[in-house]
Amino acid sequence: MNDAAAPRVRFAPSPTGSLHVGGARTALYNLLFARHAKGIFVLRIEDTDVERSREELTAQILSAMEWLGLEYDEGPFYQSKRYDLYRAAADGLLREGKAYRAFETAEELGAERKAAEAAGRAYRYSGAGRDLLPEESDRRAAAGERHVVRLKMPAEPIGVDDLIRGRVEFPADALDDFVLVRSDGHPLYHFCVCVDDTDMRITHVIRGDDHLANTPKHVALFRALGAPIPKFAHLGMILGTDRKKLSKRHGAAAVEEWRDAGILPEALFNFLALLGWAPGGDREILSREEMEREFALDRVGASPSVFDPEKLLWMNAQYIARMPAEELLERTVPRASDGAPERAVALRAVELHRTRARTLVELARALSAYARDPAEYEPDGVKKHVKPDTPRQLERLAKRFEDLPEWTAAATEAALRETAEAEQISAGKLIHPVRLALTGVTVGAPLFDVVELLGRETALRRLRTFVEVVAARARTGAAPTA
RNA sequence: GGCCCCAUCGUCUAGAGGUUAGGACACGGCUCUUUCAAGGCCGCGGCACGGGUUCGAGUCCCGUUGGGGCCGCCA
Repeated sequence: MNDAAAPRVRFAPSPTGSLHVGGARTALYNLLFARHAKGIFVLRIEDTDVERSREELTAQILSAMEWLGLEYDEGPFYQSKRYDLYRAAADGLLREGKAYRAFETAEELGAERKAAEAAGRAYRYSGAGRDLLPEESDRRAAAGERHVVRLKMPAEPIGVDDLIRGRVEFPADALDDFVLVRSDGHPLYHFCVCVDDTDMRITHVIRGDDHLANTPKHVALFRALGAPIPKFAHLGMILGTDRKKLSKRHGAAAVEEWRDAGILPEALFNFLALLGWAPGGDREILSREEMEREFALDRVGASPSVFDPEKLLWMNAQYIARMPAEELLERTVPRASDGAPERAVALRAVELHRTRARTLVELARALSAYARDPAEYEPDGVKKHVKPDTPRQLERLAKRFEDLPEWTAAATEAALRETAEAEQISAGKLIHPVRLALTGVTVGAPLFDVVELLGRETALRRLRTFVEVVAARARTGAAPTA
């Protein structure tokens, strides 16, 4: 047993927003990678930005992860509670001459940057702080002069071996001596990341493509820290349908928005897993176990992917169609104003409507028809299906329904067809208005199943209410003098 | 602007030098049917462009174009 061989990965969100589908996909790949290799998945909260980090956002991220099924093995660790570690690391780097103090103010640097931009040059920090004599640096620091700590970047190019992209070379002059610790003592992102990845013995860094250009900084830092360099895997970005980086602008970029829209976590998980990874073959609906078993970084693509809500909806419908009715019902929360039909009815209604709903929200809406009478009738449907004779025909049907010895789909259908025949009209001329009367809409599950499920009392009540309403309308609306 | 990444149907993708370039979503048609779905069947639709390498390039190399990312005392 070689314990060191088990990979350790991490997801490191920053609580400056809710969990994004892009971040969720990153977390998901880390999780799948860890499970596949029997490794460890660590969660680390990067909350060193005191201005922007918010505690309630951390809670939100945690709950979104739990909902999606992104279980971590260690953590959550909070960077805000690990300042001693960063402080010690910074002191060590300073002591070894791998980092140095720089005393320029933010204003001075801003002016330099502006000047460089105006001249059309790429801005890089001059490195002036490097030339300070150690004694002078110590003296000024001891005197309380404000300063940052910067890393001495090596003068040679840095190569990164990426598991997805192969080797990527960065020229030496692409990077300047970046800031590790702010003048107020706060450690900065890149520094914390490397100190923590080292401390947490992270072996594989799987993250978004947007960090690829930061990676040489991290490599230089790991080297300065004398730490092993983890393997990197940079994932293509997730884009909106306009091919721009997915953001709030696109709507529903946050995991919880999809939860609220009635998407099943299993469906989102499956969908996200396939955004950049393909197990090979033509399979698309995969169980969690299959994904864990087959996930491999060498089958992850390097190119960015567009997030297509239509396909997510389709996949969700697939999960809705396959889930046991009991479970589906449990997961479907009725709208508060509707109340819920009794369980046996609801269960049957779920069976009737599951293939007609792409989301839990749509399913809940369909179920509400069994709990309360329609509040209104689709106007176009009334216009199309209600003829002058319709109220009378419906009343005749209602009487027929009253006398039925048994209330079943077959019996009610037979009754309706007989009534239609007696009226010398096609069955459809009755079926459509009845659907409208019972459900308020023109589309839905097979009518006689609905009729049976509603029960005689409810069906008759709705039928007669409808007759009254349309008859009243005909009286008031049929007297236009032109 | 500098540096870096990416490039197969509208979208997600399979393809690891020789394929009629496959599947899925979406779209169109047919079927089933009291409606709407679901399902089944059929169809539309793609290797960004230009050079190489090779007997042979979607696949390898270079360039162009296009898209994206990074260049903070943000993460």
